[in-house]
Amino acid sequence: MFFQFRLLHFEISKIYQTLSRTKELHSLIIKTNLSEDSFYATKIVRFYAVNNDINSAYHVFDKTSSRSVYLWNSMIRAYAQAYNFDDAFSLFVKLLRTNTRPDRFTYACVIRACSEKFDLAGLRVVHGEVVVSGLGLDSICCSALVTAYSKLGLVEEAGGVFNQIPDPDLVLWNSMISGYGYSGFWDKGIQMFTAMQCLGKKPDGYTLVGLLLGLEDFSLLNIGQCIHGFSLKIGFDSNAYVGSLLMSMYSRCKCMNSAHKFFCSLFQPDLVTWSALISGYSLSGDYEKALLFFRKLNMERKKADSVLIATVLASVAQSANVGPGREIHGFVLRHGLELDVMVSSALVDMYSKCGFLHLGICIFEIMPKRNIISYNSLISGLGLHGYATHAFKMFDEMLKIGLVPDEATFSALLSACCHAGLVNDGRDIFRRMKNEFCIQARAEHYVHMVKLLGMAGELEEAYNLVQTLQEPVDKGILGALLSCCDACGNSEMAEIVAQRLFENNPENSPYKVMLSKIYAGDGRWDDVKNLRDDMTEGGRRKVPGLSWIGCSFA
DNA sequence: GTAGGGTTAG
Repeated sequence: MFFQFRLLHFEISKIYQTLSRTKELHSLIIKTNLSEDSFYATKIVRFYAVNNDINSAYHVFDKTSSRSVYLWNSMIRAYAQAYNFDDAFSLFVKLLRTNTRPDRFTYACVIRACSEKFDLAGLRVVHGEVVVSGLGLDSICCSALVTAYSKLGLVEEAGGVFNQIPDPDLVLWNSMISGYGYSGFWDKGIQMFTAMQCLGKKPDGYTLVGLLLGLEDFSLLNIGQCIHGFSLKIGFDSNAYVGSLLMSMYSRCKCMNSAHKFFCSLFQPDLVTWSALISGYSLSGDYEKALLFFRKLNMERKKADSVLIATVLASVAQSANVGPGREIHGFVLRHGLELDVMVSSALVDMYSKCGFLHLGICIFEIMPKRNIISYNSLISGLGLHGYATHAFKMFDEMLKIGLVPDEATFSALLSACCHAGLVNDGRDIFRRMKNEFCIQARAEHYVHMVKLLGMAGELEEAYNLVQTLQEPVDKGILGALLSCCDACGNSEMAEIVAQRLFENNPENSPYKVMLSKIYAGDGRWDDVKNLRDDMTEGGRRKVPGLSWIGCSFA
């Protein structure tokens, strides 16, 4: 017995990453009559949770009569990690009805669950409970609160929580820096970074990740390079998270030479780093390189996971060439990934963007599980092929089964209206998006609305819609309006719009070509010449459009 | 006395 007890301690001190080892250990604990002990139950719940066997985890929790707060916390976190938020919350409520009091860790788990569920109302209630419990200044609860508010888009409230802490610890600083990173306020992140260093706090890998999260534009490449240099200096460049963020920073800034160079310097890049490189090539429009690296990954006998497959399929969809897409579909079937909802949604999107809508529909129909992304892919595919009525039908079906539409759903519906010229339906869904579903219109929605109205000859309405926007207006929206002016032959409005475009984007030659075309239509050849001279003077040229005919058949 | 937890990537 003593020997078995020692053995158990030895075994349990190691972390098991396999389900079979967890099961072995579980039966050993039952044999030694220790299964009632809260300490062992907590351990086993954790092991089952990391091996994604939530039912067995709950079974152990349920069978333990004397539950410590450790055990409750482990089970609540296990549910939340499995995205089973309803069970996580009901367990929390059940805990409140017992004699065991929730502690700072319980609240931290529940706060995190609220943010992952995008439940702002729930978050506010739990925040209130935290304050009432006297944990309003606790660093563990507050770091979770800072992250949760930032992830829900309320970075100012996150700042409010942070500012009331007299001496924040490193995790709190990191949470706030990451919060600014998600929200795109990279400059505020840098300010925090400087402030924490002045106070003698030493940054770690999380700090660097937080700083890199907000860098998404070529103009910020210098800042990214400085952070890269700093990470080399403090020896964090070999940290897997920092490495993958550096990769995705170079990729997002579309600096693929540096991205590739950095990738080659890595000893053993993980799947996240591979997919950051592949999606970087895809974002930069170099779909061939994206596919080349996917093939290289396979040649190294690494197994792509569902996120990586979805990344590559998105790249194929952009290239509109179905051949490689079929190859990857074969890969998906060979590796049993066809049941994965992310992969199958990406297949629906790829087939419809490559012109094979019927295959996209087939995949959608046989999908065992569908989520908002699957519906968005199908709605966008139907819209792209001119089947706007079907797209709206799918939208209704989606609502009927209880899915909540997101920004991408409305983008797909508005695009469907554009392709089919359904002005009234477009106006209606744009209004519903804001009023009924409380979704703030983004640039892409305005682009669709402007195109829809402008191409239907409602140029004034399109112009007035743009006038309601705050400066600086996104160049995509103004560009859409300019192309509508071109289509309608309204050179007066075209000049006003072009002026606004050039004010903020003086280098933008595609729009200059568009304006010169409008002048040419009016016979204003002097203006055409001036514009063309202006363009060629600086050696700028519009990248010529390319088209080709492929011969792959699905 | 052990154990649970807060901040990170595609």
